[in-house]
Amino acid sequence: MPEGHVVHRQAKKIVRTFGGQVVSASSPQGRFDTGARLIDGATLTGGEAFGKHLLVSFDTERFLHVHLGLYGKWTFGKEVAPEPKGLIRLRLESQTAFADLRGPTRCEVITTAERAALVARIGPDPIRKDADPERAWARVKRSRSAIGALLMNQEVFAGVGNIYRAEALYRAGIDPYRCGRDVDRAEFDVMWDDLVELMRDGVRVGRIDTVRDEHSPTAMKRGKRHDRHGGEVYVYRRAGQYCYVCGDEVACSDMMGRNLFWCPTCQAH
DNA sequence: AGCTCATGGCGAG
DNA sequence: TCGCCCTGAGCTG
Repeated sequence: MPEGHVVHRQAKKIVRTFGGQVVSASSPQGRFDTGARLIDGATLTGGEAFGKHLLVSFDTERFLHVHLGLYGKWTFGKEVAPEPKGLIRLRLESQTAFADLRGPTRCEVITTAERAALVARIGPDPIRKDADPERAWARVKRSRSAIGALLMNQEVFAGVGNIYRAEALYRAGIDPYRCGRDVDRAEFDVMWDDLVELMRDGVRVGRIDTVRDEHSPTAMKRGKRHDRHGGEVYVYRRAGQYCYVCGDEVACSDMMGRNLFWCPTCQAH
């Protein structure tokens, strides 16, 4: 259940594990037999993430496209792969390692042209060096949608999920319900730069930490305690608890079917 | 053991 | 905007 930073880590891990090697691909579950056959026996040449989309390349003109969705999961192992347990959509194997993919929302083999179309559709990803924030700004500045919704739109901000959405808005002091067109350029820049910093930090440490030391109740303690999602955050999943900065209660509401967490005092407008 | 919810996205309507 | 996809963790009992 990852946001973009996890997918970037997985892309690196796939390259580290299988890069330059011939891989066997199979679908123990059977649901991806046709796709697995298309890449079986090819040499894996690269892998990268565009937001939450993983694209793996081979020495053929085929690419593996994986989107984990809410349930998807990769499991890596160094030994010979064990007998499959449960539903494994895709298993990649080299002489010395294997990777199992379960429950992805999307797993397909695509052509160069299809890959280009996909990449063109995905918005700028703050983690990527080649991301163009102007594309996001162009959408935000003319949109009547709430900025909280725009941040979750992968055509606008790729890789941002429910945690980075909540935390970036909190750190910028912006009300999630404010219209995109009412966000000014300076505010957008602050938020974009913050996403770049937070998400790249997430790639580095494999966890989402957004609380500045001066606000952190645990920063002074040795052996930091982390929240259930694995890091320390201002508002995500903290509904009803006290805001670390103003002391008021963190709020939760439904925005387009997803839980939205924010502090009505720190993010009053 | 069973229930609910979750760091997503898609397609129907 | 809703239901579905289809998995696991964290609860409850």
